[in-house]
Amino acid sequence: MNTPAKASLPVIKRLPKYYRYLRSLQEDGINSISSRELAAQMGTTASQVRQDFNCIGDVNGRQGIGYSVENLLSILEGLLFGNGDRLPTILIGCGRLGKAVSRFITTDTNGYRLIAAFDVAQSEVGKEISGIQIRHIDELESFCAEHHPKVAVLCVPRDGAEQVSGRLVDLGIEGFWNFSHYDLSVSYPDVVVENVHLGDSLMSLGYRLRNQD
Amino acid sequence: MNTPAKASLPVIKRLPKYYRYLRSLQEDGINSISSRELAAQMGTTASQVRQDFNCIGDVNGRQGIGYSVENLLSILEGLLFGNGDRLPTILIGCGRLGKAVSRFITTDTNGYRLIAAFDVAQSEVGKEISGIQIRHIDELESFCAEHHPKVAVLCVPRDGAEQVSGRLVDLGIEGFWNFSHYDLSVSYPDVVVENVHLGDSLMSLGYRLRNQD
DNA sequence: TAGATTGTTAATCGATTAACAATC
DNA sequence: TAGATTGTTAATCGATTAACAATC
Repeated sequence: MNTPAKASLPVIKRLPKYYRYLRSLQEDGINSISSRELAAQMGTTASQVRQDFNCIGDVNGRQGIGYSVENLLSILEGLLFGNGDRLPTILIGCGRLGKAVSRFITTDTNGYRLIAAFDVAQSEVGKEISGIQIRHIDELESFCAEHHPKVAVLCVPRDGAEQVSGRLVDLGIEGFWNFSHYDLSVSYPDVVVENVHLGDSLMSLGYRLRNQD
Repeated sequence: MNTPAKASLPVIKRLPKYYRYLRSLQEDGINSISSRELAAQMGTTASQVRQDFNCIGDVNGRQGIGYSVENLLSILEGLLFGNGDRLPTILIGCGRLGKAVSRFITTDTNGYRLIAAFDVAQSEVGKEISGIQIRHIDELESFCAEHHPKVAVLCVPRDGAEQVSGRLVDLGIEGFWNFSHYDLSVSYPDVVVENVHLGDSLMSLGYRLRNQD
């Protein structure tokens, strides 16, 4: 309660999971939960739950009772989504993948606001995607100079992704969600929050299956 | 060389990256590489490279010289792909995503062999996907009883994924690659090799961006 | 009061990094 | 021989788990 203990990356990565689970408790009308119960449901330990909660703020746990679901949710919402100020986000690449992801950003995720979408194909320019007009990629610099987006979601072929991400860093973009073929990464200057290479994962799985205990 | 030291999951997850990088060295005609150089190129430390190599077998490093690229590659290939016996794999769900992934399994990844594909839609049954005839999902049990696949790749909606994965465990499937909407996971009984929830990752990224140093 | 559960400190565990003798 | 680099042991670092007094 008095040691704010900045949250480490492993802790941060668990927060959305707490958030989703607590939301489901709230829907079921449950007001209070102990670290032991929460841990059992989420497949972790009560110790870890309490340590995690120590990092995120004033959780107001009550000995003998547990934690207030509502209080936890409001703390997690503040951390994960900020207080109303959604992160201005642009989409690069409006093909099949781009269309699917744009819908995802605007519906299933809070905390982000799609403010523009870009594509190389002139034939796509002017069309709508999730309520946004597609612009030509050449407008990227002028648009960013004016609107200062914070996050870019890349849905372009791998080669294109490398070229464009350099430009985006120069333009002051801080966060990246990169879908290039079967390489997924979420990053932030110098910190890779998540990184999955589909081929690599399949190779690792193969290794495990062949070399079982 | 004399301590085989079973590879831990973090080590296993790095092996495909070594493999891919060593392949590119081989293409450039480079025969030998030191742990220091390899580490620099891959963004890790020479210590870690040497520790990792200690776990994977007889790497035959030569003091003063470095490691043989060819030797490392043959060791890694043996571990990651087995010795010719590709893992028999089935695909569940032959929609857009299933089609894309089936092509990926058969072309970009070694070590797997697609032996069947299943779908719920009668209209899809009999069509071809990456050279395999689509079967109806009702044939799953009889097919598995006869052919004993080891890996299942799920490309179905999330609800369907939960139902079918129970059936698959009962049928003796050991490895899973699960694409259900924006939830990706690669798992193996009791071990999650990789697990990414798109929404969760975006939330974590938002946290980092809002709470920078 | 008695039972349950928190907050927090200490112990454990495992992975990464450093160090260095051996040796090509 | 001299410089470079391995193999391996020891040190460090960080995250997870255990323990327990405080207290609802």
